[in-house]
Amino acid sequence: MSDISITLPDGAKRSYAVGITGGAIAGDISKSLGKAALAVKIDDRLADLSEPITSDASLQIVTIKDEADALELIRHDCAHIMARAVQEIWPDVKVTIGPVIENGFYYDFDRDEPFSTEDLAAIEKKMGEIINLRDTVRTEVWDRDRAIAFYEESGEPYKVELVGMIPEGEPIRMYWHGEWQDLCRGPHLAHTGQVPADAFKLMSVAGAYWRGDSDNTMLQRIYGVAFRNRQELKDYIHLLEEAQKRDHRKLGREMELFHLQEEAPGMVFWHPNGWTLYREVEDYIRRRITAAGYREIKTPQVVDRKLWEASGHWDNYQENMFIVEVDEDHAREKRINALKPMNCPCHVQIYNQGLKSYRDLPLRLAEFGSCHRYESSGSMHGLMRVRGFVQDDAHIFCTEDQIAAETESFIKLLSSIYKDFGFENYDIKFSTRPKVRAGSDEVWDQAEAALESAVQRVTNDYEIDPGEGAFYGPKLDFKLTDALGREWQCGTFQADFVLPKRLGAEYIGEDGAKHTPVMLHRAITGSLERFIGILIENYAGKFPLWLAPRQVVVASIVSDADPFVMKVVETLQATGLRAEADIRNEKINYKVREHSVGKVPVILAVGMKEVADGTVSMRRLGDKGSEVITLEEVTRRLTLEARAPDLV
RNA sequence: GCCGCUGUAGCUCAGUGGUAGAGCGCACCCUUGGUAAGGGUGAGGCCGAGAGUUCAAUUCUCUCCAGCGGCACCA
Repeated sequence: MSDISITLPDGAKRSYAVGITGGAIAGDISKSLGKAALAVKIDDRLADLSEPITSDASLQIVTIKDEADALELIRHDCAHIMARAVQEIWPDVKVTIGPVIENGFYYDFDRDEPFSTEDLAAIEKKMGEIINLRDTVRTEVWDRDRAIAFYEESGEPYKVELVGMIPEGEPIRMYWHGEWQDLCRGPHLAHTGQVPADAFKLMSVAGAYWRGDSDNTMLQRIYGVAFRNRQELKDYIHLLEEAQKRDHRKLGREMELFHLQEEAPGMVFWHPNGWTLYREVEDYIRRRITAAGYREIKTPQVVDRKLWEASGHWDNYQENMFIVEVDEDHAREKRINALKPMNCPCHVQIYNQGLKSYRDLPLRLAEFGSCHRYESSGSMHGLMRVRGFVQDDAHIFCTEDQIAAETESFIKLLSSIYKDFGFENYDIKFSTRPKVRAGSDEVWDQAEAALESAVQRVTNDYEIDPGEGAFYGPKLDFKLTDALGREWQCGTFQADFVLPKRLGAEYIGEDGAKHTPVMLHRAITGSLERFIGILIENYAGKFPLWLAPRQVVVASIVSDADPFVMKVVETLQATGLRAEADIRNEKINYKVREHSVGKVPVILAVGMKEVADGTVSMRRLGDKGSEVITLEEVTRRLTLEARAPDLV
């Protein structure tokens, strides 16, 4: 039998018999490495220690120190161990799939009884026992018929289905954790004892549809987190707790920004503080888009169904629309209207007034458009997903030749605006033509190329979602992440070849003939509500001065200082600062604490010393100390600092 | 919409088959205190809505509504 050459990461080459396993090589290199080995990377592919190596290869022994790979293995084995634990406790439960996810893993089970919190504790305990057994993990590749027969025999219908779905030519890999068996792509650890017994935790149970399809059975998904050691788990739990403190729903209440209530689910009651923030954001966006050549418009809320029939929404979107009817007994004529779920058809109506020339294009019509959508009850989430919201919407009517330039300038505008709001990181998704679509392939080719090349001129950091475009055109989505790592689509840029034609939009071209313009739907914040929700979490409520609803509190230390406090407040207010007085009969400690909790960026304390000198004692949110400065100086500094980024 | 959990004072939460309690907040009084909670007194609840079981329901059961965690959806 001939030997094969194994190249190690340090470049050293070793010669072994064909069929040697990574585990054996690790043990050969050193006894301790053999023990520490979790898996191997054969030619950069993560594999089991037990996998025979049959040709020359580069080899890396993966140990707990290789964070990404180790976590992947630990979490994957955790999922299997959890499934084994569940089936050991409840043998009738059917197993399905259990992948690794960010920070942990889940496994979907089919069980009639719901899993309770106590059940989770029992499963965790059983998992600890399985880990302590240090059961060997072994694997075999089976042929399809044998695997299907096996799962039919053992009463695992979901596994039968999964085996059937594995493409021809791919190995059907069977794994055993001790006696417990699962179908899995692998790789896995060498034995269950390699999972750290004190570094995982089961977090929650949730419903999830089999294969992600709401027509299928709902399974029970158990989520867990897992790390390399106890400390990492503790750190993660701590991080989670900190993130929960930034929840915009919690801060919204604490900072008196907004509230939601039962009588209007998914509709926001903005309070004075929150509305101040909202207006600050809106005013800023308005200045930016005006500077970028948009014209602002305003269109109706309640629109006759005829327009929605013409636009296609009546047929395709009706279940999400609020239908408005006038009481028949009192109305002279009965009309059925809908609250607009989006602004596009209304914008086309404005475009259609008067004959347009190619010289008018690109025409950029913008609206802070109030939209209502009847979102499903389970999908609503604080400000992030609501039923009544305002889009910073705009539609650019242009020629096909203008798409590329408009796309590029939009991306630049968006990234500049996101930066001003403190968002340096966001995901860009490029969605291409779906199977069912309108428009010719040539037009799609051109539009996709225009969008993608425009993105590439700005950044290479984007993902492609093949087939995820709208039926009317390709799109770019810009996603921001909330405190708990959930992604929310905010910005969007969509080319539309359908609606302008449907609603009869035209322009007279250079050739004197009528043409249909392309319509570019675009939004930067997506919805002001959602954007502000993320903004709150991103800043943890500690807004920069220009956005802070309450910018300055001037607090008296003794009541004899009250008149000067009022003078300071008036001076600051005269420059446009949002300043308020706190001359309550409370100690300065109390006032400082209360306004710190309220996340007021600047507290100015005034005692008799300050009155005598014409100064204030300035304390910044989060700072320990304070600084005594003159009224003139503090006014100058704060006024400067409170300017919006585009006005600096 | 689906699965699970939750709904008690403005907020955070205890609690019980015999119509309720804490802390914070709020009001009033005392206190004028130098940078994250001074003290006292007091007010405040249709125990999410409806129905059922029961002598009696905030408590048990059912239905509905809303919220939370997911899933699905997200022009």
